[in-house]
Amino acid sequence: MRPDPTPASSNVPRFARVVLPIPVDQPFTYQIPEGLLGCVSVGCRVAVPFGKRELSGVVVDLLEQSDVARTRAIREVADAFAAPALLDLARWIASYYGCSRGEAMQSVLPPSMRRAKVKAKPTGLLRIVDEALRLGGETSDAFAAVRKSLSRAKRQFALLTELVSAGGEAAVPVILEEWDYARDVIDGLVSRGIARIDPVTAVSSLDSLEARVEKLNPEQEHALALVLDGLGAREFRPMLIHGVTGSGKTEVYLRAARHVVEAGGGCIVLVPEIGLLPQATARYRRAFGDLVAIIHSRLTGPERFEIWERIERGEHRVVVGPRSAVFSPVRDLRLLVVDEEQDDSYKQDDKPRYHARAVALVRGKMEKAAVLLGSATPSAESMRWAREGKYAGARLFERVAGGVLPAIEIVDMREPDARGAVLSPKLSEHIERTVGAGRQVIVFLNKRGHARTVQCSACGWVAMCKNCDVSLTFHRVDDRMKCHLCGFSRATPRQCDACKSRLLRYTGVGTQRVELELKSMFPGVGVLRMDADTTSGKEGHRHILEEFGSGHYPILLGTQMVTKGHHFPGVGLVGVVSAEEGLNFPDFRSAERTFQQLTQVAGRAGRADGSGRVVIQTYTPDHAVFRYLCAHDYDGFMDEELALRRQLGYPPYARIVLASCSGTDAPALAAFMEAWAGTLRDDLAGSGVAVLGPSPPLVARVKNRFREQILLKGAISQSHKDAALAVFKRLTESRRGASGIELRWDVDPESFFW
DNA sequence: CGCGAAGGGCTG
DNA sequence: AGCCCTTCGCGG
Repeated sequence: MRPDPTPASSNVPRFARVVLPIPVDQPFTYQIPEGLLGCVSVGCRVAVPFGKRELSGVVVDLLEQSDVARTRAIREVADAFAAPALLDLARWIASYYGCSRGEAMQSVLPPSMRRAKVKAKPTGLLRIVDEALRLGGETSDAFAAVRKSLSRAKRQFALLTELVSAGGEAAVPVILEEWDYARDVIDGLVSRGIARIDPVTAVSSLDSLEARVEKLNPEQEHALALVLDGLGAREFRPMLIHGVTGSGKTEVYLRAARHVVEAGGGCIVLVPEIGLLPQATARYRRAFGDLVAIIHSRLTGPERFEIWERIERGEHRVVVGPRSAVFSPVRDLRLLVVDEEQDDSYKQDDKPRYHARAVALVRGKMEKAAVLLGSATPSAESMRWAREGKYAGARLFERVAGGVLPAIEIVDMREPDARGAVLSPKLSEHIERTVGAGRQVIVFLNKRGHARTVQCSACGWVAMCKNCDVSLTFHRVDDRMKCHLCGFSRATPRQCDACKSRLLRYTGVGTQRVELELKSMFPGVGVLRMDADTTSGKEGHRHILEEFGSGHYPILLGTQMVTKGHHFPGVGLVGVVSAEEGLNFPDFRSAERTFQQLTQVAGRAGRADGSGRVVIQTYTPDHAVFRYLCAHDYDGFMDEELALRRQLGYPPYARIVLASCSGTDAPALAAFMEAWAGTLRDDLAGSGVAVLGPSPPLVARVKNRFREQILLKGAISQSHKDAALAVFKRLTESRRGASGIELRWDVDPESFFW
């Protein structure tokens, strides 16, 4: 290299390497202009010219000399900054999940930080505690009386219920902004004398918080001791708490978090994505006041950014939120909690397809923090590591509130009296009895979507989408048939397209069908339906649950959504229509998922006196899942499941990567995939990695693009993945006709559905 | 020959 | 990714 002609005037860096939010995994070098000398450091958010446009990137390196011939100048430096720990995390995500560093940065940084120009404007929304709404009276009799007087004011009643479960008080701004109640609702409760508003000083240190210490049972004590021991070590400590629903895991998390905060550290608590987050996190607010930041989907970009900055400044020391909260810039991070760690909402569905549990573990390792995974039904992955001692483990079996596990009954739908029925005589009988006894019923339809389609009884013809290989779904609202994947729609046929027969019938047991069935079987009994249709409004989800909670409706009918959220003490029966919908899925996790899901719904019927009941209908009653489920034998199920996984070479005994490609030219796509798979098979021969496929996915064409998949399975290392991607790149560049092919690269896929 | 769609390459 | 420049494809 030629000697530098300019005198060694200074070692002030004059160039910065910047990663940009484009799929090119390479930093770009920019000059630091005079005016910004000394203002740019690693982690800085900068606005830079890129081609004709301006992008915002993150500085990952400073140079005294440019490493390229031509450089352009940085336009602007934002006051936003990504801590080194987060840069490392982004780098790990980029390499592990196979995307560019810039793309990984996009996920790591809060949305409004993605544009450099954003100068955070104080929204004023975040002075959280200044007025508190407190319950006036106290006894439950008063509650019951009030319940009557509020029978028509549903929002007020709902707020009252939440207030009670939040411990009798909540900050007014929290009620307005996090819980999303109108001011009128608060005023209503106040004017009725049910609650009052008191001034409160902001809580920004633990000293001003009374430690409302609930007594722990011995199991909780033991679990807490384990966590505290892990925290004391100040090194990476993964742990798993396996605790049945209602066993008081949250109390253990709270104690551990409090311990961390008292010691001056910070903590992240991840919770699954549910529409009810603010309610579920009320206890954290109570325990930590302003020291906790609660991140939820209703926050606007600027609000989120402001919270991010407060976290960075150390004003929030505990962060509670979904998946993306794992990237919070918490100071002196000592503990990461992943609650309900088996939940698949921790897996991001677009690029980069990261799993927040995996990221939490990696971050814990990088920052020497304890990582606490908690679940009522741990994933096979976590279970394996706990059993093999890689994770420390504790169990909570005793239910704090004294609830008893419900009796589970399997109904064989092949029996003559049940065959073809939506609701078997047995289930209807139980529904009748439960409703008659003044208790509530949850009817769960384990179905993905609720495909109601039109089929010809004469020839079997089904109305299909013209762009995708799926049947069209009937929509009652406008009497049209629509495609859920591309939006194509047509008028509902009155006669068969193929044979002109008029014998068309609606197929598919959707929630609507079950609703009709319930209504005709139990006339006059109110049925609340909860599915994608009825929860369309932004808060529809919550309103339905509130309605059910208020006791006006004896029956709640719904899909997956009824599984999560509130606990309803009035529920005496849970009915599961067609349990095998989930089991027949072409996914090695289908048994695990079904077990977890059914355990979760079953938990809704757990009652203190042991009279709770669960009735599950199935056409495959002999499936092992049901045997273990009835016996409440999670361990037995996991023994068998893990043995099977080991034998078949699936996670957690192997790694998998699902490479899905799409293209408009089916033969070209097929040829390309054959070529790619073939090359991989050659390259990976003897490496312990199997290459399966290519094969078409369940839906082989969407929006007129054809799809094919290749599955890598086995002892996949980083270099195997890099090599596979390199081959993809080489092949797409060299093969003509392969250019329009798009790749969806999914490392550790949680779903094979695409 | 013409123009519009589709493919390839590059951005610092 | 987004943008531009080149090539491709078929109407006439």
